[in-house]
Amino acid sequence: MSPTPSTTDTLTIREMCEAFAVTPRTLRFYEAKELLFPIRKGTMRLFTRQDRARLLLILRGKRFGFSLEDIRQLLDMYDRDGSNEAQLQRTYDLGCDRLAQMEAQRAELDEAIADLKIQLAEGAASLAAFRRAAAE
Amino acid sequence: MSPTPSTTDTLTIREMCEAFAVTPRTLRFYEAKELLFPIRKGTMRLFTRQDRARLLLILRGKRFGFSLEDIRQLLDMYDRDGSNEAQLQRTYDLGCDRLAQMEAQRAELDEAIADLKIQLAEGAASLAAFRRAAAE
DNA sequence: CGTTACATTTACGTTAACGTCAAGCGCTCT
DNA sequence: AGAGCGCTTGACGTTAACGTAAATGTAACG
Repeated sequence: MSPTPSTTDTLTIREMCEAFAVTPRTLRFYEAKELLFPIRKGTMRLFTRQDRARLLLILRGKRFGFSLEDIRQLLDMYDRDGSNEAQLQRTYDLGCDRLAQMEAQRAELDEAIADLKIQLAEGAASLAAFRRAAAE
Repeated sequence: MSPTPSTTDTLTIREMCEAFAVTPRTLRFYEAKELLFPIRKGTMRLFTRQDRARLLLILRGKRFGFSLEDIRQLLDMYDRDGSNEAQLQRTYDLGCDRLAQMEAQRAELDEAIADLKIQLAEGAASLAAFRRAAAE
């Protein structure tokens, strides 16, 4: 066995990478950004269950379009006291804002898609004209 | 009158900016990228009707999510021969590709929105619990 | 002990689409 | 002639989220 396949409930960086489909660089980067706090066994990082939970939230946040900085703040709030009503309220509000942004984004995207379809229809018509002209 | 309010059908850079709501930097940038080709009167740029048509296409392309480099290629193809069937076909194909990408993007976005809504619902529930606890 | 195979830190590179100076030219008004 | 505005080019700065390379360490296998 090479990198001591963590007999405990901690994961080495490589195991972590495979489990979440990210690169080592990404995990180190997240640590540098204070999004993750793996413990150290000598120089090696060991990712705890907590880290895994956090990474899950990070990746989810990214899907939602949050920046890493946004995510860090949200995680910090959760950490400090997920049981504090004011903090929870702030998290909730941020989520609502983001939702609004995403829905606006979707509206724009829908419009752009509709426009592009029109353009494509025109293009198809031009092509069809060409083909008819060439057919005789 | 200061910047010679183009008596012809050409526009100065500032007029162009106002007409399309872009900055001078943007127009110079597009020229550097060979997206626009204003003529020169001395050192000043004068934007022709052609330039205006191209800029319109550029801005539309951006809305569709095309990169400036993509747009340049499309414009070049149009210029060279909008009447060449092969080129038109390529333009059309690119448009179709982009449309597929955009629809995929929208699907992801929809999914993310749905997920976020779920998260928000949970958050709202937690908040409600807090409020109930505080109410007595 | 040598090699392998992973780990680590440090730090510069990447990409897109401009923003933001800095320095200077050309007109026009006065 | 001086002031001042607008235009010009040139060049470095910005932002996010890592990629990538270099130099080094170290744990275990054989």
